[in-house]
Amino acid sequence: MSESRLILVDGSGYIFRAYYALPPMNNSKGIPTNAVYGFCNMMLRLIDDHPNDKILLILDAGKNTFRNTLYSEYKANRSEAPDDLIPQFGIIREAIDAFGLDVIEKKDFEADDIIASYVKYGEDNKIPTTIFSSDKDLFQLLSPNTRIMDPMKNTEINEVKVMEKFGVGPDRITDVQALIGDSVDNIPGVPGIGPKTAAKLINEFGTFEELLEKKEQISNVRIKNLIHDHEESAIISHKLVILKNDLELPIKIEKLKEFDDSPKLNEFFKKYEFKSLIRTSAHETKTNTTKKKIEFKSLTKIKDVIEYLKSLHSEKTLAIDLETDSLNVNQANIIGISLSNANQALYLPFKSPDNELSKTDQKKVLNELNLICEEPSILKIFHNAKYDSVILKRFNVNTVSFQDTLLMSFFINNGLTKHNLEDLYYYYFGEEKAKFKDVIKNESKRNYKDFSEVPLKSATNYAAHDAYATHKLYEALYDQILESSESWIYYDIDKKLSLVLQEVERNGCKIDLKFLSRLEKDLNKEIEKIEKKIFKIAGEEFNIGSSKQLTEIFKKLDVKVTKKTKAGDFQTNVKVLEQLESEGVEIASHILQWRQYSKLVSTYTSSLAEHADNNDRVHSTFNIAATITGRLSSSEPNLQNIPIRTEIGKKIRTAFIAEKNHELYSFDYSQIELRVLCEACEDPNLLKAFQENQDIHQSTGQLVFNKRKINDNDRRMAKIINFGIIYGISQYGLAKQLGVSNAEAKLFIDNYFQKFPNINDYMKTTTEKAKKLGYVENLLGRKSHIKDINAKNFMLRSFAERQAINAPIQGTASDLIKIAMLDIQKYLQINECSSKMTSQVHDELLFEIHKDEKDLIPQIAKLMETSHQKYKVFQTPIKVDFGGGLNWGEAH
DNA sequence: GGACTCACG
DNA sequence: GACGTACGTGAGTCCG
Repeated sequence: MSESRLILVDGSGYIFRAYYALPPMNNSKGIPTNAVYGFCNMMLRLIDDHPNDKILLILDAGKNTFRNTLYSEYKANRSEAPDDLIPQFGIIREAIDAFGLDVIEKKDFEADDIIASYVKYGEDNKIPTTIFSSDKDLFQLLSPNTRIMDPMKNTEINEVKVMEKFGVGPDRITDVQALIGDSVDNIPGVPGIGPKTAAKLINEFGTFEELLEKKEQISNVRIKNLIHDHEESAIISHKLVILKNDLELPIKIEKLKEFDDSPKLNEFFKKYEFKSLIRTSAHETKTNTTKKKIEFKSLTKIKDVIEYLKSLHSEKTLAIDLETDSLNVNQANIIGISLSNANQALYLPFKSPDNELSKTDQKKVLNELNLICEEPSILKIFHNAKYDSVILKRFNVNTVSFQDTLLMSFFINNGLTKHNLEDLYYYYFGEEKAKFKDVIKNESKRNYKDFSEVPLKSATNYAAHDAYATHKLYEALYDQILESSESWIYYDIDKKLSLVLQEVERNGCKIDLKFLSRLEKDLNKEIEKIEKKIFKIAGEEFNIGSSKQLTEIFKKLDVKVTKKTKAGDFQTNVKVLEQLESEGVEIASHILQWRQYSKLVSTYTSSLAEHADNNDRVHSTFNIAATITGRLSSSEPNLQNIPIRTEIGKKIRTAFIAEKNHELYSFDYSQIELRVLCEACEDPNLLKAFQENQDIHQSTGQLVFNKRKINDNDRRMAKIINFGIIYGISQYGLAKQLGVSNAEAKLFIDNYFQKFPNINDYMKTTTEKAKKLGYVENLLGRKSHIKDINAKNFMLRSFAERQAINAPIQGTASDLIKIAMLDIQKYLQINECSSKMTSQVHDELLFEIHKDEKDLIPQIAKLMETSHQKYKVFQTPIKVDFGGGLNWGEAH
């Protein structure tokens, strides 16, 4: 090893990163411990990696520092530490003591200032130093003597990375920061100057001071004025970002304690129940064995590949991950295959800069892989089987017996994390994994054409790591699924639904391309006409799509708008423009129309055509693990937001047509969410209305307004209130929606709850349960974790409360349609129908029904109304309406 | 990449 | 006592 270094650890940074990286953990006494555990884990790794170095921990001492005297707003928008982190700070101090390490915190100064002072001492006395932190404010300390390591990524921050990030070297970072400012720390900087401009200025003028001196020479007038106007603010910002490096060192470096692996540490681990951290002998930890650096290998010779694949037949579980050249499953070519069992992950490249398998050899590999995939005793693990296994199927590799970590996580962690491989891996193991978009970049930051151009070494490290991560995640998730009594939701709903959606996506929807292009032409003509009118009123040409430029035009025309956006521009959304329209502002109505037409063209007519395949069909992706309520989402193209509310928009729907000899049929649940709410709270009034098949908004109106005969306006109000109830009503929200005063809205709500007392109870018990458990469950047992439900911040908490009320309702409705889809697809398959399921829009299913299979129609409706009963018997009747025609517009 | 706007249930 | 939003999505555009 090289000479001994001084290691400065940004302790507060470690603590926060540990806290956010790990799921909540409590010991048997109910004390939260996730941050402590993560912190200890990171410290153990640091100690084992640096046996000959001196380690010093530095913590922040408190919120207020000398910088607040300079600028009272400094870090003023920082929120308090989360409730379950606060008690962990004390335990972490206890941990540091058990580690036998020194720790420094100094009142009035930030940890960064103390670190800077030690760095200075190291520079002056030629003591090589390494900082462990990912805080960019420390990058200014980088020098030949002082290295910086990012502890999570385990990568070094070097000059190149600093140049990339700031556009200047380490010694000029504070100069650009003074101009850019920092919204997180509330450092003002110069508004209007971003990283690019700041770096350009500093590179041109040399330093911050010189820039201010020679500010008259700035060529760009806008920027010159900005600097003029905000010089004070820039100077203060400059002072705020420069770290103080002349503090007296509380502990002399020679006197720093050294880690000695005392029994005290194991006692601490026992006390807080970190069994896995207990050290059996010096410099050896259990975590080290699981976190050992894995070297990923690739096999490029066909003989080796086949031999390896043959060796896998005794495996119980095998993670499989494909590298391809497209996200589109119907077009993607395989570029390589990664496989991982519990111990080893390998990448088998079909094509890389170093090798290419012939078509015959590729076929041999796929044949061999098929033997594994068809073997029921080997459980195949995919992260999103709907992608990999569908592509494999195109290459005659058929999968029997599989698990899907994407869907497992969606079941276990819904609301706690995103479920993509990178985020999930970080969530479970606290380690970052390279992202595809980074690997696909070459040195000059250009993208490679596709993954086959990525150098084999980095391709292997990325690809094999994916399979490895998938297997590791499977091990962790499987244990969690085993413990759950509701795991059928994963096995019997989402996992099976992924197979149904494979078919739905493959079917796709037929599009009338000629009709669309005609519509687009007409719309573009209209847009041009409207543009002329707008420019005439404005007296100049401008970009109508820019709300910023529109604000300027409004100012020029003296159009008054009170509502402002965060950025300080006028709000120009539909509501505002409609208000202006009603006040007789002519330009407002033209802009509304322009927006509507442009939206139709850009989002619908042209985009749909671009997504169509050779048979004029669009194949959307239906994402299962996308929403916290359990609903599906649809993307590329999104088929769940095709216009219907306006006449012109509706025309888009007529472009969705049926294949020859078929008709398009739409089936939709009637008032599904209110029916679910009725079932959830067993409200007698609501139940009666549904059992008698009444118009639900009308009967609500009768009860709430206490009249036997209600008019259209009463019904409209009742409908709005009903929706409000589902969304977790508040008097403020309802008042805004109805256009009445808060007091009136409150009266409506009080009256509503008086007439439907069970609904009120439901809301109370649901939010209470959410506060206690951190999650809510829908009627079938699917969980949605609600973050912020116990937040101190009123706004965050209220938002979470509304989520808690809405999620079980929306989520139950979503599970009903999912269950129906499973049964319907099964029915279509068993009866070898040529009719096809083609889309789902939350409470609506679309089918292309063959003219000889019309008897399917009542059957589909019946399955939608009743399939859920095998899991949960509903008192509330579920009703489905349907209709058909030559296109989606007619079907509705 | 975030802010804004707007399409749907 | 004020705070200031209806719930859930995806996509296009502008702009720094």
